[in-house]
Amino acid sequence: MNVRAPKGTADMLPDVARAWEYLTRTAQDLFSRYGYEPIYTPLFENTEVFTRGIGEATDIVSKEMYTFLDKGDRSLTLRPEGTASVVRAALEHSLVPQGSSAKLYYSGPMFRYERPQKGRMRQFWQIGVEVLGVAGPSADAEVIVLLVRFFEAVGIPAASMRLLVNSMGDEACRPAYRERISAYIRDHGEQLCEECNRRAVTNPLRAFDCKNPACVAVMAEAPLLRDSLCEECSAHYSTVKAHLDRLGIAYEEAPRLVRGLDYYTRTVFEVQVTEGLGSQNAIGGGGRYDRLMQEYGGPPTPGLGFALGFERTLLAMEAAGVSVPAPARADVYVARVDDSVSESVFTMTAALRDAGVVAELDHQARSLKSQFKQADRLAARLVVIVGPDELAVGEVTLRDMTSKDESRVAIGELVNAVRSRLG
RNA sequence: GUGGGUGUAGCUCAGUUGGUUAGAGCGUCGGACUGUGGCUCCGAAGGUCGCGGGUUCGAGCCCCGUCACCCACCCCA
Repeated sequence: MNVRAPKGTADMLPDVARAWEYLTRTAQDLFSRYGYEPIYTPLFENTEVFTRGIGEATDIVSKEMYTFLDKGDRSLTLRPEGTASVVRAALEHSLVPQGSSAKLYYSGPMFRYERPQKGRMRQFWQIGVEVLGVAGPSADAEVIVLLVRFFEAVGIPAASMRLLVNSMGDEACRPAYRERISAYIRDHGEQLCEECNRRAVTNPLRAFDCKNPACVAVMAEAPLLRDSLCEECSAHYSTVKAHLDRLGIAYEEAPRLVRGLDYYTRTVFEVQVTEGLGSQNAIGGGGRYDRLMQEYGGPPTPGLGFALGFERTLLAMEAAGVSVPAPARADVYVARVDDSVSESVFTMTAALRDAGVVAELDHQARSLKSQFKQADRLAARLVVIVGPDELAVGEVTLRDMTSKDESRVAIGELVNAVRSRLG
């Protein structure tokens, strides 16, 4: 039998799992403070949720989805991202009746069939937020600020992050611009790579994403959407930036930032780090998607959100030298001198735990010496030594591992004695 | 899908031009200290040298194949 986890997946061993829980807790605390509520959606959806929402021409849909038929011949897909599911759920359950709004956050694994590399897995974790039913630019700023604050909260220094922002326009101004870019690509077809030539038809804006030096050079001269925004988009974008300025959030305008999902309109943004991520540098990103709900047949409902990647956040934290606080593995270790006292050790440990003390004992009949070593490894502050001598007079020995002081304590007083010494 | 790199103990790695029973450090367990930790010393357990073939008197080392992982391209979290 193949005892390896599938390609592109990883077990989260205790050290990593602890960091994971720390990120989750930090996000839950922070996001709640901003008024977001949790939502959990299925790990798989009917395939069209993604094909319609994310867009047929995107990399995600065209080559990265885990799609399969279930036993009822339904086409299902493991979610490659979170937004489509949340919007689908909001529509299904009418979470955003006309005139109202909802602020939600989610977390969990996403799945994309790609060749794994540093900072990229086939199963990877994201935490994200979605704001539904709010069109105003202050919501954009709130979401961006929240993303930045999260990274700050887990200890990634502002100096090692870059916040990029751009506007993708809307149905009023983007189609015309799209035509201009398409024409521009066709005019320069000779100098551009094959892929970009294809993009002229399928998704011209994505030519800005190409890293081929020749294409980068040509696209650097291409007209920018920023200069073709309609009045409304332009005003929206300006207000978002003004709000960021008010809070002193540093950002860079990135007029060629387009991002890989079709549903974005107006504001898009991305947080990149300079260290630790190999060639991947985005640790979080998102944008506005005012047309998505309608794409699913729902009422016009503006929306926006972000997603951030756990694995990449952890890599960035590591690069920044941030350590995750580790809880005590044991306050008290109850040591067994010989087998005659095993039952007493077991019941005393249980009593301590019932009293809320983090207590540990040896289950393997190891020597007293090795029990002490174990106590040391667990950073236990106290060791209760249970031996036949003490037990004969109804007592145990309590050793303070730091001061090395030892004292006799009556068994009935053990819990109180431990508590008072632990403060 | 394409390219490059690496596979030797639980972990990190040595392993000379192919040559006897494949090593070290860390970790684990035991002992020195017959009921007491962090230091030190001693000892033990632990290995299909990724897998399969081939060359050879002899392969961890050479050849072929295969698998896995890593990194990069594409793109994204």
